[in-house]
Amino acid sequence: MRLSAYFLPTLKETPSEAQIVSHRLMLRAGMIRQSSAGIYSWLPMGLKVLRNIEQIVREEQNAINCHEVLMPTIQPADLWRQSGRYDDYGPEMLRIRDRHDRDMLYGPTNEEQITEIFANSVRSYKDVPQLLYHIQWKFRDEVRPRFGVMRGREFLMKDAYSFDLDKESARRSYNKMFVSYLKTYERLGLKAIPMAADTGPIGGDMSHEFLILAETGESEIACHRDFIDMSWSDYEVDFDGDLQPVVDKFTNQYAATDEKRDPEAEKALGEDLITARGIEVGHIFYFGDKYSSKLGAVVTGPEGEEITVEMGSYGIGVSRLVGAIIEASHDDNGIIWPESIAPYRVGLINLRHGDEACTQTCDDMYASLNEAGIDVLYDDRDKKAGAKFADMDLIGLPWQIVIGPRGVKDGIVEFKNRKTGEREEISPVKALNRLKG
RNA sequence: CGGAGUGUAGCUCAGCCUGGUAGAGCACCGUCUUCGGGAGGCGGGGGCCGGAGGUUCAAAUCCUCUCACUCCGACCA
Repeated sequence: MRLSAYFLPTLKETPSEAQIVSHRLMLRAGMIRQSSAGIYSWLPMGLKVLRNIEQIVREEQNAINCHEVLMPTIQPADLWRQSGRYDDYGPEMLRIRDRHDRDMLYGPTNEEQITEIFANSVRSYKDVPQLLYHIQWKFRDEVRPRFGVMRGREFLMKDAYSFDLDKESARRSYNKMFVSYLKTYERLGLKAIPMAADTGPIGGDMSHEFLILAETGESEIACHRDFIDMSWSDYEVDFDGDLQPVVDKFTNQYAATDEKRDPEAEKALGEDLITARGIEVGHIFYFGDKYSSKLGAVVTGPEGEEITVEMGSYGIGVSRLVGAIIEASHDDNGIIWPESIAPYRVGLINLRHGDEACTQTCDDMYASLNEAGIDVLYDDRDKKAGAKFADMDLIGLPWQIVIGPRGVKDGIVEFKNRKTGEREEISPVKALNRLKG
């Protein structure tokens, strides 16, 4: 993409409404604009990142035979009256009325909706277990939205739901999703630590939050040192096999968020204890027949008996992840995108807009990159070098190829790694091959 | 929802206390000089000073109400 033909409204100064680094950088990098408190528009660059994250999440869900559906944002109040949550849910739920005076709501979550679909469509135990998910915008009328997209009122969520015949089977579904999450976060370039979470009225050990570490994280956490060096990808995973050993591996060590911290356990860890701040980027839990019993999600068993299905729900905050990743990966100059979700893989800078030889070299490089299928953003604007450097660092593409008249004379370009800052002066062909390799 | 702030040019902000012609830097347009880490000169456009009411000869400035946004707390993916 040529920057001269793109829409990338970057800001030199920080809008005063943004306090935390990810919010500031998202506004400055031209990724989002605020519409009202906690509600944002996504501009091309921000949308591209959002889509990239969404796609990785989607692929990992599909990989465990979790099937994508799409449920509405607007739901009928009657559905929620059946589960009893229409009254239980507070003012966080945005209630609206249609022209016929029917009570509707903008969904803060979709358990009722998916349970109704299942209840109306599945009759036999042979069609269970089942995993379904969707990626949809939700709305929670938070009293105090903040931190940009990390704590907005409108946000994009991946929500999966499992349906099983009994608790043992539900545990298998839970474990599947647990391990799938580890893989998903790793692909996103994140180290996410699973932590035991409140299980609510159901109890038991089947509820975990996934947190990534970031200095500006919203909650204080403590965990065993081992988590820092643990690589999730060291495990050959057979999703149809027994996943319990893998889950155990990641849940045996101590890890807790503020409200669940245990001074005794922490004392015992001694030197191995580390404390940090974390951002919650996922939450999975098992909730039994809470919704299935109320909404009639019942199947006929092998003996002709009626079985109320056991359910679980598994969320990943997709839009929140955009902010969370920036919190975990940035420097004074701007964002540093992990390669897997970067809006473009490489930024190409033409330092001298008017110079014929320089521009020719840039155009050739741009054509070669495109031919090689490498996603490139080409800064061909008539701007000062300094402005281009600053913008390129700000938007955080993993690689930069900088071409100026000085290098062109000697047949070299500058190849820069955004994360490490390392620069090499190499030939255009070599630069191309680095990215191909 | 309690507490605290802020609303003046696209952005960052000064002016308000002590009422009297609405400002600066950046950005934008034109032009010249520049050209390897957010350049400089000259010229130019852009504002019902968040909104409503009040006090006054006169209100960005004082008073009342209201709306929006931000921060702290409680709550939360």
